[in-house]
Amino acid sequence: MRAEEIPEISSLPLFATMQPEVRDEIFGSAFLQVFPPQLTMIETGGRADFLHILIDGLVELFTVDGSREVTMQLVRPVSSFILAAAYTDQHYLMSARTLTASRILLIPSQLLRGAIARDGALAAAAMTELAMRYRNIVRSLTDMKMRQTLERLANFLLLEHTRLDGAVQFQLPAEKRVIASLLGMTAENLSRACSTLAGHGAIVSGPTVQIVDRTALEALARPDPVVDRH
Amino acid sequence: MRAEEIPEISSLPLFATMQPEVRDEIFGSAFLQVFPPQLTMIETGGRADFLHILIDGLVELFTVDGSREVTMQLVRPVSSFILAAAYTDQHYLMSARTLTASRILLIPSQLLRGAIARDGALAAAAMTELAMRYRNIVRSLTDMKMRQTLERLANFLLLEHTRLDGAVQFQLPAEKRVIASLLGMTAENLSRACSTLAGHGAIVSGPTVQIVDRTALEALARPDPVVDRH
DNA sequence: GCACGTATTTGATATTTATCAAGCAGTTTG
DNA sequence: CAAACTGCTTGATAAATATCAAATACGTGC
Repeated sequence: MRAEEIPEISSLPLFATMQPEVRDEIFGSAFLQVFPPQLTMIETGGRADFLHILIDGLVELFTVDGSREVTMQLVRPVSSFILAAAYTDQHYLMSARTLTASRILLIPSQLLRGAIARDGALAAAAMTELAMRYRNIVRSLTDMKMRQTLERLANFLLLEHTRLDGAVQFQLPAEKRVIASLLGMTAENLSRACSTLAGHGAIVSGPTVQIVDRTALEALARPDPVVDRH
Repeated sequence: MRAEEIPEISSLPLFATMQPEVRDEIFGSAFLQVFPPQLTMIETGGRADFLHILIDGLVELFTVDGSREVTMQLVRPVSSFILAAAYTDQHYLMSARTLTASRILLIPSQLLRGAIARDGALAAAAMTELAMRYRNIVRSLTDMKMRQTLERLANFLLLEHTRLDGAVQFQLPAEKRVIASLLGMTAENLSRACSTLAGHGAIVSGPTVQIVDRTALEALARPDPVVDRH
């Protein structure tokens, strides 16, 4: 594929500042793949042969433990994932599956490592990307340890609300069972929590959410101005 | 201070491969500080002016939310911390305090960023360090979401056991209230969980732990060969 | 439009975990 | 040495959350 085919990619922070020749080289060996929904393309424990970049669609990162699995993160376009495993050439800690049909750009890890070694600007961008992801997961861990389930749901809706530029009404980004797992609760509990939120400024009916009273929701979620970046 | 004064530092993976001149430069502006126990030297929301490297002692990273606080991580020597905030020049997401008297090397963030930009080997090492820390916190989040409190304690003891090369008996690394917070439970519950473990291969009496039957402990903690690296 | 499979909701109950309140043990301090 | 303090433990209870079971809604394929 040609880099020019997908303009969003070159403008990604990760690739925006790198040397054009190096960019052409790694994009020359990258390939775009189309995946159907519900396809697991990365399995925990496997080798990270490719850096993945989600162009469009929706991807779920999850971990498996014997019989049960837990959602760790939703990946939205345009965004890279599993950079840490690809860079350190280690085993995946998480599995990944598509939730909707998705287009994903695959960049051979080895090529990426070489490019990072040669191109300081790319190295800096990769470092920044990794640092941001680190900070994000610190936020997730804080959220999990500090809030209980209802509060986590409230905080999640606040984040979505912000991400969608304050849209009064929006759709949940994934099935409720996935959201439930992401928030560390059961689907049954999420359902109940959704009803409860009616008394706290948010009306959730099926997959659609209405933010009626952001202040009330914030009173419940107690977002921290530092760790939660709303 | 001179880098030679503290030989462990130069042999840290982060600094082992960098150019000697650059190393001399950043070490020339670094300074070693001695902190008494229970001193908070980093506050959530502050600016990350220095990369911290714990030379000896013990440091707790924690987050504060209004009145209550939660332990996120124990930092043991010799190890850097808050690299992500120092590199991206952002606010701290966590506070840090010493648990015991500690010696900490402070490297000005700005200097570090400059050195990373100039020295590819240092950049690579920093990237690897960050990637490792990212993977570690993924492990923490997985642990928190997949296991309940007793299982988390069991897994924690297994990790300690491994870290201490399989020593049959060892001391808990910190006060129990800190361990409890780290494991996401109350001190009361930790106390009860410690008693319960007697039936699962570990005897915890006060601060000392005896691993009697690792297999039994593993049956409880169900360590994952991939995500838990025992 | 209907039947089927799947996701969600709702209710009843059980389990896990936290909270509150003492009591106990080890340390520090006067 | 006693008093005060602190951290840990224990017991009783309450709150949060999960589990199980069933009913309802929803979308898909026919």
